[in-house]
Amino acid sequence: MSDERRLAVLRAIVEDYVHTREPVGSKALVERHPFGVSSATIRHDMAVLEDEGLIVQPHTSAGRVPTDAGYRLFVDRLAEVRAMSQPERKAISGFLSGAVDLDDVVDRTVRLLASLTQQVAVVQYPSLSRSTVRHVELVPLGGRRVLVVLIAGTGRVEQRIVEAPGEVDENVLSDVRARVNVESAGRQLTEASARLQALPDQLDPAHRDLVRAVVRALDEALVEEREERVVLAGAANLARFGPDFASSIGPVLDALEEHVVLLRLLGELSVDRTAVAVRIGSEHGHEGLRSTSVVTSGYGGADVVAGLGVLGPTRMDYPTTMATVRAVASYVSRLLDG
Amino acid sequence: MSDERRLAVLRAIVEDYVHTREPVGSKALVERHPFGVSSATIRHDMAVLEDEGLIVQPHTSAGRVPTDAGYRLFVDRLAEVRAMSQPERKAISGFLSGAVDLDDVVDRTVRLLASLTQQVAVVQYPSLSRSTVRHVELVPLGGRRVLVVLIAGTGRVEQRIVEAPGEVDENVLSDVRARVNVESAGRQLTEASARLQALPDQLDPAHRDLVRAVVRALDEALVEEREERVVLAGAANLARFGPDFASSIGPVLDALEEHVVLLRLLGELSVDRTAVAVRIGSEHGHEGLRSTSVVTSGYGGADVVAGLGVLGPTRMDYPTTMATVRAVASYVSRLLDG
DNA sequence: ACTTGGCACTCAGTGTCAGGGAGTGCCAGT
DNA sequence: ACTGGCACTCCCTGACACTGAGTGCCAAGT
Repeated sequence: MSDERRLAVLRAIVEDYVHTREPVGSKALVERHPFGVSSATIRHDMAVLEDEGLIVQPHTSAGRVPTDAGYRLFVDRLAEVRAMSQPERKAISGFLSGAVDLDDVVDRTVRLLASLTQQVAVVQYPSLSRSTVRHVELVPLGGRRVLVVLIAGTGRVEQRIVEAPGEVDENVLSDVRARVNVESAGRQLTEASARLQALPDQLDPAHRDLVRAVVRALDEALVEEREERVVLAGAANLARFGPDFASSIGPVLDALEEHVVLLRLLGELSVDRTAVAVRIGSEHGHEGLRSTSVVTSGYGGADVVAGLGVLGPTRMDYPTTMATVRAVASYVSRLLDG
Repeated sequence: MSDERRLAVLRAIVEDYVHTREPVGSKALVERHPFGVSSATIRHDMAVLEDEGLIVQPHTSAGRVPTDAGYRLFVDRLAEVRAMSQPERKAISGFLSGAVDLDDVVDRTVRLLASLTQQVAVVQYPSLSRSTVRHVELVPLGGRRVLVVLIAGTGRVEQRIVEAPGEVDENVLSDVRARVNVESAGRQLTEASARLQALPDQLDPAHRDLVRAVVRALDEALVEEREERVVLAGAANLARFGPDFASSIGPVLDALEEHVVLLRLLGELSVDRTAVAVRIGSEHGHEGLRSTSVVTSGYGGADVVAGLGVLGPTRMDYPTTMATVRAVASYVSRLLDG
């Protein structure tokens, strides 16, 4: 039995359905694709594909539509990844390289993804969990207030204002600053956090309370850093997914506001973290996202630290979307490395 | 002619329509409200109201629906502002007072507004345009890199990493830090910006390039600060506005992504900036927001610096929404003042 | 000068019905 | 293994009639 042709039929169904947004029947199929056999034969193939759970018909006497499993097979074995054209690559790198700081990089990336794919884009801030402390700065603000600034290896900066127990002396602060940096600069976040905890007891009891306040603020900042943030763009594209999507738009918007859900999607990367991963329909366990697929990739240089991706209808153009995500991830990585 | 009853009819139409989401006819009206006259009389009143452009009928033989002008009259003269109950006030202040820093205040505020009103909430970051520079800090990062931190009077912090022309000397940096603070600390942003521009020429030519780089970064940060940011929550509530709203959801999502549009809406506050302002339907000139209304208020203490508000269907419960926006704005203001 | 009941009219929404079209499954024949 | 043919199912559309809600207007009452 021609296993090969059956897969070709599946590919054709996926491609036609993505293109027309309508269930595709055997007749239309043989007209648009040169299978060299009649529609009856295709019908038989389609019946087999349906038995295998790769396609379904919404109702009797409608065409067939791919199932999640069908898309999965398509993505894994049938799709030829589209190459990006030279102008496209130029446009990506051009737009991204205009960024002035980390916030701007993330912001541009997410908007770029959304506009290139016409879908919803999600970008996670480079996480610090594998990152290091680059520097800690303490700035007296006058009176008892001190600004604590934490600079991470990724370029991200967190700050906290702390209230010291008493008037802050500049010399004491310098001393504390030096000690804090010795304990933390260049170290991994978790290690720095642990070492800082022990610091107050090693110092002059007179300054202990000040140091404690500073350490508490730093620790808070470290935790918040690890509490990863995501940025989102292109939610308006949901409306463009088509009328068949209108009913699911509410739940999807709900899910998008739950950043925890998005983080989970971005977090579950494939083994090779820089490879493009695709989760289709109900594969990601979230009810509201049943009719959407998510295409993600890690990014961030040698030490992959964060994820980005796009979310669209399961009926999406996987090859193009995957190519775009891969290209954008690679350019952002290069940008952050340099 | 009973001008009074006609307005009462308008009020009843608005209230019923908001409640039922369906065009309201004369018969239903007399049943639900004790006008003490018959439906024919109400019909006459309704005909007059329609002549005045306050209500319309979607099609012949459907009930009447308020026009934008009708809602406007309702809001201006007919609505009794609902008072917040004690528990509601408690819930608001309780939730907001848990915030740890400015970002958190803004974040909590926007989510609170969205969940209280079940609409889309928008909060503008406290703007620095009327604010002052509290402190500027320069942190050597090793090699030629320097971190520039700008702390504003509102508590917001901006940072930039600059590349110095050569190896950075700690003593030189201290000197520059002192000079920069003399010129800027305590001054209004625009004034600080102007004074900083003149600074490089007043210093040792050997450091001029370093100072120039720092000033450029600061100026950039000042501009970005003034380039005001908004945060948004509750977009998912759009889906709850009802099926009649489904068609406009796309354009509205589009508008929400255009932060410039939102800033304009928040910016155009009423004369008394702490008062609640309502813009209804086409009153705000944006095409995509034709079927939405926006309820906004200024906030931020004595010197009102930013706006917040909610966006919902023109068919919204104005009294309740206005009360909520007012209450939240007042609590946030109090929080930021203290 | 208002108000009222009555009446004719309009129109969206619903249900039914028939016809057309698209698609399928199966079967007998090559 | 493929094909053509055939009967069948089911969606969709348009036509039609019917109902219900709502209106405008008018003549009569207070």
